[in-house]
Amino acid sequence: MLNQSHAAVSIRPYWGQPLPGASDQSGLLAGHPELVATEFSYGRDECIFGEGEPSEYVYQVVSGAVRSYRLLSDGRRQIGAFHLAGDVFGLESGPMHRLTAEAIVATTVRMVKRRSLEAAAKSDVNVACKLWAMTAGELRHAEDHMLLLGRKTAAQRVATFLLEMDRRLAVTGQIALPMTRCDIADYLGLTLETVSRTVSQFNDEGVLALSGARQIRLRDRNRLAEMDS
Amino acid sequence: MLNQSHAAVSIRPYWGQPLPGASDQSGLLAGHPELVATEFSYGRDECIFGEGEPSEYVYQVVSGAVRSYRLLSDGRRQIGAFHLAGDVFGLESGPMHRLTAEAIVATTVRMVKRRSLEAAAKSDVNVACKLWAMTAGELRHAEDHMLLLGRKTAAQRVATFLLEMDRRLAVTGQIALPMTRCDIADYLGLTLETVSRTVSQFNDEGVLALSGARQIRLRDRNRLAEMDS
DNA sequence: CGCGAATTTGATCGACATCAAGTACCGTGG
DNA sequence: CCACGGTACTTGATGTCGATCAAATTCGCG
Repeated sequence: MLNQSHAAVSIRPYWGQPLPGASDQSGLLAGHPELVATEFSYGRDECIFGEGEPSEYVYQVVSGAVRSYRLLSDGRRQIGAFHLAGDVFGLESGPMHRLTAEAIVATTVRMVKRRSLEAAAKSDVNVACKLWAMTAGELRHAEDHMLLLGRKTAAQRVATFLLEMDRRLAVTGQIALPMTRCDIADYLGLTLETVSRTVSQFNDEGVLALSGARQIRLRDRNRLAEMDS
Repeated sequence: MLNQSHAAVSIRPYWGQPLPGASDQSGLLAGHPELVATEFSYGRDECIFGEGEPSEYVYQVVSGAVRSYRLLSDGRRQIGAFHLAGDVFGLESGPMHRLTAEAIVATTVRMVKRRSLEAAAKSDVNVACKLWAMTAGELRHAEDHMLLLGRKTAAQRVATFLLEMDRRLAVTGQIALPMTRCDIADYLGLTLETVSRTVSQFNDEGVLALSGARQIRLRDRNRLAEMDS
């Protein structure tokens, strides 16, 4: 797994500014000099870790984007989450990764040994609480997403997705999506055609404005928010 | 919320035997005399806590069954989990409950103050780890369930459900379901008619045997498991 | 035993999937 | 800088699985 592109090493905490919607997941590693963080880069579609592999490291996206997913035997895929700049992923309480993580675009991550994080948690209750809070945050997202996957219509799913991405990665009111329509579909439990049609329809209705398939400007967030609920 | 049926108080840990599939969630409260547990009973369809309410207590099912769900504005419901004897539920890292919990049948729970659990976690790293592990267990379930809701067919969903219930509450090879077809449907992201038809079909095929709608004996677990994957 | 709720079963519908082109976009190399 | 090729995206036509509508029938409980 580690025979990837150029690796750089850093022993100082990451103080880059996460994107607007990133949960405050920096700072976890501050004040613990025994936590050595390594930077590492992956190319587009490269695997960061696979389902069932031992969870040796915890990761934070420095730049780029990552998808975490599970597969059925016939290849159907469910993406559970997208991880964007600032997000921590790959944190497990158990011994294994239960989803596969892949770089969506060229991506740099920081990684720390899971064992050293656990050691820090043993000596510092605040670290232990932070680990719990991060897992709880993932659970909250999963609960929201179960409602979407089980009960929302296609239009509601796309609306929810657009609002999520707007919150998490919009700059100057513009969303620059790193992922394909297929990734979005596998996140929303739809087909790529349905995603495409729905985005086109929103474009026609003036709810959003496209400048290229991956550059989206939301023009009526209220409308999206009320469709959603 | 607390003006419910007869309440009994116990200050000793619960040592009842959880049902076969219950994760070992007893024992959390052992060895911490400051953790006072109260027993409380709810009638069928009674609300235990609601979405958005402050999370003051953590609960463990002593007997009965509980559903946790979220609603859309038009009444569509997604049940995120069923909680059976031995299961802990209502544990939050944040200040609010994010799902509503209701008794499915007459149910007795033990409850401890969330604040006292947090205090115990601050003084005992093992308790903190256990809290984290419980939230991580819920996350694991949610990840499995996202795959089901996003990508599995109706037959696969029902097969997964039957295997889950077999693991969690089968005694002498027989599953005694506490929940209605409607609850099952809202858990699986289907309609109650589709659940009913699929169970009937499995019955016709000899994969299972019904003795009353809620009494199910699995006759071919391998078949169910391979449909599922 | 009888009532109301839960379940089953049937007929039909519709939202989204699937199949199938056509078009736009982007990176690469000439 | 532009031509080219491949991938991503869009759009259209049709199909299908599960939803919806509508009765029976059964079950559980007082």
